[in-house]
Amino acid sequence: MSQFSEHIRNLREERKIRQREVAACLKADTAFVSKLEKGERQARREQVLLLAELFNVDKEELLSLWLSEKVYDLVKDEEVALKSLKTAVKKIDNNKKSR
Amino acid sequence: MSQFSEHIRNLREERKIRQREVAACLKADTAFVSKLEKGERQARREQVLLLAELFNVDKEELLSLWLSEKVYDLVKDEEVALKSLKTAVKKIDNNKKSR
DNA sequence: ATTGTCTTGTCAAACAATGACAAAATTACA
DNA sequence: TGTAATTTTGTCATTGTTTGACAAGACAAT
Repeated sequence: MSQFSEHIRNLREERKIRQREVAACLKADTAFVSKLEKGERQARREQVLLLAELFNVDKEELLSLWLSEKVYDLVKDEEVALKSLKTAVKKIDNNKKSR
Repeated sequence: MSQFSEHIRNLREERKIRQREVAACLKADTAFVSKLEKGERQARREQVLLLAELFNVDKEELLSLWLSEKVYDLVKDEEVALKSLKTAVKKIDNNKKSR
C-alpha cells in the first residue's frame, strides 16, 4: 500500500463507484485496477490524468502524488536517500533560476 | 552531461588514467566508459561501487551523487517535480521516525 | 446458492536498458 | 605529415522489467 494507491482507492470509495468503472476509464480490466489500488502496479502517467478526470480532482495534485511515489520507490532502499533528494532539489532550483 | 558523469570524468583525469583502465575495472569496453562519462548511459549500482574503489573516493558520496542523478532524471520533465521531491522527503522522514 | 465485486497467480507482449562490436573521429607526438 | 593511441558514435542482440490480459479463486451481499 502506497500513498498514491490508497488515495485512488479512497477517491473511488468516496464516490461509490466500482473498480469496473475505473477499469473502463483506463481501458483495462478490474484485476489491473485492483493491483493499482494495492500498489502492486504503478500507473502510467497517462492513466493518472484519466483518473484525475474521472474523479474530478486536480491533475497536478494527483500527478504530484504519483511522482513522489515513484521517487520514493527509487530511493527507499538507499542509505543516502535523503541526501540524494536534497541534491536533486538543488539541481532543479538551479535550473529554474537559469531559465 | 550530468553531474555524475562529469564527476567521474574529472576523477579519471585527475588521476591521469585511461578509459581503458576504467573499462577493465568495470569489465566493459571503452565505448561504454565513454558513454558513462557523457551521460549517455547510466551506471548500475555495482559499477558505482567499483568506481569508488578505483578512484579511492567515499562510496557513499559517489552513490549519493549517482542516485540524485537518477532522481533528477525521473522528475526533470514534470511541472510538479519540486513538490514531489518534497513529498518524498517527508515520507522518508516519517519512516525514519517510526523505525 | 447465485450474483456481483474484488483479488491472486501466471504469462506473453511491449518496452527499456545494457553491453558488445565495428568503425569513425580526435588527440598526441614522432 | 604519418601513425599509433584514445575516445566517440552508431548499431544491435541480449537481457531485464513492466504492462495488461486471462483464468480462477475469495469474499460479500442477498
